[in-house]
Amino acid sequence: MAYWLMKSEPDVYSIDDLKRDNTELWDGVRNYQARNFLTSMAVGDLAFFYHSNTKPPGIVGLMDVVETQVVDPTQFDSASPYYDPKSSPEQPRWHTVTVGYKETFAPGITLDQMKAAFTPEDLWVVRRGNRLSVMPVADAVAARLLAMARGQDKP
DNA sequence: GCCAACGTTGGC
DNA sequence: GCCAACGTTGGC
Repeated sequence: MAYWLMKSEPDVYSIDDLKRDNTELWDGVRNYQARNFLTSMAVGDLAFFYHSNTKPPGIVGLMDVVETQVVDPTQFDSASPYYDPKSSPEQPRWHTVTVGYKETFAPGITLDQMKAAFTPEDLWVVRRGNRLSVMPVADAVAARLLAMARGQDKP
């Protein structure tokens, strides 16, 4: 079982939206490195939900991978911002996963806290200029993140 | 196949 | 709103 970190802008899709929907197709990833991480996910993997482009940015919850190798339907939709004219249903370029809601961290783990606790080598999201929206998280790092979240859970 | 221009991401 | 980082595109 592997751990991941997946970014979303809360104005577009937030942890509260996922809690409401219970499961969600993670569509719109159009970066090959991120896609390759998506296609290497397995059912049962856990992923930290990261809110980007918000104040403060950070990890806000946990989800699990419930379905893998899903063809992202937005690549065929010419009305979608994620439309890819070079893709076809016969040869789709973009596969993704369906995620399920697990829990919300209240409060979350802010980017500042992560910068204080981890090196850029340990946790890619603290790398300067990092733009990757899906990335792996090592088991030991995931365990520390979960401990940080659990510790903050208590009033 | 190089690389400048351009567009996007995302923290601040 | 600014701008650094960096991936992609397209001319050559």
